[in-house]
Amino acid sequence: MKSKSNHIIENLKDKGLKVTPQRIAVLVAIQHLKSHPTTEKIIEYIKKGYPNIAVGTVYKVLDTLVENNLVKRVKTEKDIMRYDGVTEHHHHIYCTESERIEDYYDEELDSLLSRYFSKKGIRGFEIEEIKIHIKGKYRQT
Amino acid sequence: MKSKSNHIIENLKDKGLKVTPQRIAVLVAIQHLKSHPTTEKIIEYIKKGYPNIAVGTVYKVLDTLVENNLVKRVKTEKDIMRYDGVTEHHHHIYCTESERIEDYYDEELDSLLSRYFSKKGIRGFEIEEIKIHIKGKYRQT
DNA sequence: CTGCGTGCAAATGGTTTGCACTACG
DNA sequence: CGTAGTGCAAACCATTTGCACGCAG
Repeated sequence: MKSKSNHIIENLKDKGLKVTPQRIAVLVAIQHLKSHPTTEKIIEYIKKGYPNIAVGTVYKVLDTLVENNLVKRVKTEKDIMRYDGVTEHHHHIYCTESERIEDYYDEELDSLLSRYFSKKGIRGFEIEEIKIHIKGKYRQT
Repeated sequence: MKSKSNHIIENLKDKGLKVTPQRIAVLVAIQHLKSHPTTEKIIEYIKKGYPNIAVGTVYKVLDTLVENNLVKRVKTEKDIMRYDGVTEHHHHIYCTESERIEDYYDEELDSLLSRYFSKKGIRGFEIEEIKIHIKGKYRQT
C-alpha cells in the first residue's frame, strides 16, 4: 500500500499535477477495483474510507487523469463510462453475457499486427495504436 | 431509393417486425448518413422529411433495431451513442483529431486473426467476434 | 501567499418512461 | 379488430458547471 501510493504520487508529480488526497483516492480505487469500474463503483469504493468526497470532484479528477494519461476511458456500447488504470498497451475481452471486461496481453499478436500493418498500411492514415476487442463468452471449465 | 426501401422492408419483415414509416426513416437515415451518426444527427436528418416524428420514438426504434441486429452501436470513449448500419463484419478506424470513424474491411487480416486465435485460443473463453480499433490521424495526401 | 483543486448544489442534456392514441398485419 | 408501435411530455440520471472556500506548492 505504501509503495503503491508512492508510485501514484510519483506519477502525479511527473505530470506536474498537485498531489491531493482525492486524486490519490481515485487512483487507488481504480487500481484496487481492477475490473474497469464505472464512476459509480469508484465513488462507492472511495466513500468507504473518505465519506466526504464530492461526486463532482471525482468526475473532475477522472477528467484530469484521463487528460494526463494516468487512466484510460474504456470503450463500451453503453453510455456509462468505465475506466482502466492499466496504461501499458493491452487489449480487451468483452463478455457478452455479463458486464465483465478483462485485459488481454499478447506480445506475439502485437508484433504480428505491427508487422502486418507496417507492410500493408492504410492509405492516407497514420496509425498510432491498434487495439483488439474480443467478444465472446466465458465458459466454466 | 425504391430498391433500398425494399431491402429495408425485407429486413424488417425477416425479423418479424412491423414495417412502419418511422422504422424505415431511421434505417434510411443511418444508411444515408453513413458516418456512424449520433442519435441527434439521425433525428435531425429524419425531421427534414418527417417533421412530426417523436424523439422518443427514434430512441425506441434504435433499440429495437439494435436488438434485431439491423443496426449496431459503435463503441466510443464518449457517452454519446453512435450507430452503424453496416451489419457485415468490419473494423473501425478512429481519427484522434476529429470525430471521424471510418469502416475498415480486410479479409486478409480477418483470416490471419482467425488462424491465430484458432491455434492459440483463450483459456476458458469462447470467442465470438474479433474487432480491431485502429487509432491515428488522417493526413492530407 | 496564490492559484489550483475541492465541495456543494443547481443545471444540463442525452436517454427513458408512462400513457393515451394510431395503424400495421 | 387487437396489439405492437407511436407521439408527447414528464421523469431520470450520469455528467457538467459555477462559485466560494481550502490546501498544496
